Amino acid sequence: MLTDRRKQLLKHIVEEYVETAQPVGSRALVDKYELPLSSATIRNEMAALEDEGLVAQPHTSAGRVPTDTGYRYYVEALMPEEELTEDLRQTIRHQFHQAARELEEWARLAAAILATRLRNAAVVTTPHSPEPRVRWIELVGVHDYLALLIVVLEEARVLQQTLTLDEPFTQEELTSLARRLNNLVAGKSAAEISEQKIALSPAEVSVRQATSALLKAADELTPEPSFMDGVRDLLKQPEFTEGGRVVDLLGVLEERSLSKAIPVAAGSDMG
DNA sequence: CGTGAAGGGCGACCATTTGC
DNA sequence: GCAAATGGTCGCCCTTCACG
Repeated sequence: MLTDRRKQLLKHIVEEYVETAQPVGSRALVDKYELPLSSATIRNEMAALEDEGLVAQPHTSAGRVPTDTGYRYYVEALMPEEELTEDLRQTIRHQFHQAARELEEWARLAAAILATRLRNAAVVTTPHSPEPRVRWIELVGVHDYLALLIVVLEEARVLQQTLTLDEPFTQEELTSLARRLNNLVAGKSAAEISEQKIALSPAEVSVRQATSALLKAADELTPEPSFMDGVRDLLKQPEFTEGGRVVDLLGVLEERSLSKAIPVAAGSDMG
């Protein structure tokens, strides 16, 4: 638990660093915010915040910069929250209602809404587990010897693949087979499924192998989808234009160290 | 009410780093 | 190499609180 004074100090450090992209010194804080404390006291408090892992010091005589943990604390506990009006809530609900019921479409829409509200660039990623796990599987008969395997992951992604079967199956038999396998693979990763040593029918073995292969492919090949919007708003800021034309964005970012200073609020949790 | 311990804050001094 | 900026540490002072 941070004292109120340390919370206030962390808030000043984060806001100052986001604004200037320079380490924040104790005297600078006292002067700018007219704190009723000496710089020595501020240094002691900064040292306490450093012990908590909320700020860090690039080198011995430098000021402090917020750590990832510090940014997270700021966002969750210190950043002033803007209350959305009921009209705006209604509009956002309507926009999501209109969107296709696909996760990536929702993420794209979330990026667009965030960028519009913040008048800045916004990045949204879909949930991504470091090790995909099965939530459940389904089998849909396409033809006597052909079935569609649908694998739903715990991270809300859906994978599918057609399977050629050695013998004909009715839909009832496929549903029953999927139900039995769900007891074995639900909550499991590809490695855990492969390690299972349980007597299975040839068709069950085939489906289990296909499920495991799909999981591995999803883990290795599919990059984490991310969606960005609002870059145009970022480029409108005076720092990024020169004589009416857009200057080299990366150059400006590097020059001002903004790539390190800007805390990116990423995530698809729309509450 | 007086006294002593503990904690917090401050100023001064020194060490370190950076930029010119 | 030097000046400026910054943090760390030390000793002093003040306030608070417990105790006799």
